[in-house]
Amino acid sequence: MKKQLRMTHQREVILSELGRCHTHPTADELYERVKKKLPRISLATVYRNLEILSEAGLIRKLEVSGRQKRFDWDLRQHDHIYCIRCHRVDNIDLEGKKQLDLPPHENRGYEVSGCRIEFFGLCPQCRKIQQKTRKGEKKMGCKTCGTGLSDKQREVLEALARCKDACGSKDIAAATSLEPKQVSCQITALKKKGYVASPARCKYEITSEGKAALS
Amino acid sequence: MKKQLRMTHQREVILSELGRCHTHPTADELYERVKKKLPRISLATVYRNLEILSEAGLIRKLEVSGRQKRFDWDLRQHDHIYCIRCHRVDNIDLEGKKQLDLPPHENRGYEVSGCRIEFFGLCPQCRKIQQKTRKGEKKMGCKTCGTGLSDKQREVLEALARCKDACGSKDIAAATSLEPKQVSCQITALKKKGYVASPARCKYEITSEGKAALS
DNA sequence: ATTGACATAATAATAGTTACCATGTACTTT
DNA sequence: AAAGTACATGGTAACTATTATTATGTCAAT
Repeated sequence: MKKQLRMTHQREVILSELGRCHTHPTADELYERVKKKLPRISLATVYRNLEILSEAGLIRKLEVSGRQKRFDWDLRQHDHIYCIRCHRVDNIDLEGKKQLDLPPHENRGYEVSGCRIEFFGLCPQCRKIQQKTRKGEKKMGCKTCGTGLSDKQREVLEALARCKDACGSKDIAAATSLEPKQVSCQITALKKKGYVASPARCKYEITSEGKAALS
Repeated sequence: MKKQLRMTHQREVILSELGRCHTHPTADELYERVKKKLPRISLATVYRNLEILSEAGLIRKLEVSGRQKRFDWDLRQHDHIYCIRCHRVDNIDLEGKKQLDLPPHENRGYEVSGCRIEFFGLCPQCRKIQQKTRKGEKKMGCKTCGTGLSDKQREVLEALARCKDACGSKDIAAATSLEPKQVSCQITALKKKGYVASPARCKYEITSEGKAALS
């Protein structure tokens, strides 16, 4: 049962592209880069090979916080710092402090095989952006959540755009095919997206962001 | 814009169940527990409330390595150790050593907001299991990967079960509607699952696990 | 009594990842 | 060299974990 690792062309390209990256790329970031050299490569091949290569010890799979796995070409012991906003990952070197052992009476019965130290904060780019935009929309995971509009949301927003002054949900319900209860539900969602503001209780108006979203 | 947090019955139950857990449960583990008290609760409600409660500072969201997010009722500063096999998470207390600051010249321009220290290894239960089963099937993420059988896999396995002695892929191809190439492909998958063994080169037979899987 | 803010259940949709399988390529035995 | 198999790939379907959508429900404040 000898496992043998064939160094295929795809693997060579994946490895060399990872070596050229200094950014701890995710599988699909790497896929985008590799595709320029091998346009017919499959995303599954990239995933499969990153897994196999890290299993074989040729590269390192990073277990950093965040949704996606990241991969590192540098096999030397080092720790990481990641950005809580854009999830970028950088290397850090803790010099002498890196030895951090768990006293035996504290190991809870575990057979300890390692320790990971991970700093987090705002990366230089995101610090600048944060200073500009005060609110700093934290979520950017979902496609429709950020910018998109559902059909009903669009209908309500268009009705609001036609109004000159702030109006109540009943007025909007009359201007659309929707019932007042539905309107109020949509307005809640639109407020969360920042497309609708409430200058007074029970009065709503479209914001400039909302107008932009309609176009 | 006053945010107010209503303490609904669902929230109370979620909180109290989390408090009763000493295992840093995932959202769906908690969902299973809460469902016993509130059978009509929705999984989405659990997710939403865990998010809201951690945002409000009533509980802590753990960014431990692994696929799922976990939640902790204990708000005091402490670190964690997790099992690389079953992904269970336990608390550890590093006593005096916990202060770990990043020297300013090493922060890569980041505005550092925190640090996470994480040990990993084999938990007591998994140490025992590991000793028994030498191979120790590492993967158990996917449903079909672990136990299930695709239609073609089942067909090949059933044909193998009918054979008294070990036979080659051509024999199996003849006994099924599949071509030899397809059979060899399925056998590879079945071997990986441990349902098929190869007593001699090019000869295959069903294992006891394989027979169990057919029932 | 209305009105709307906040919640919920049920479900659809999403992102990231992995399984499946037909087909292709490279080793190993004879 | 031929035959047979192990390993690899591309395309896609399926899966897991999570979040969005929306009709409906509940509660507090006018």
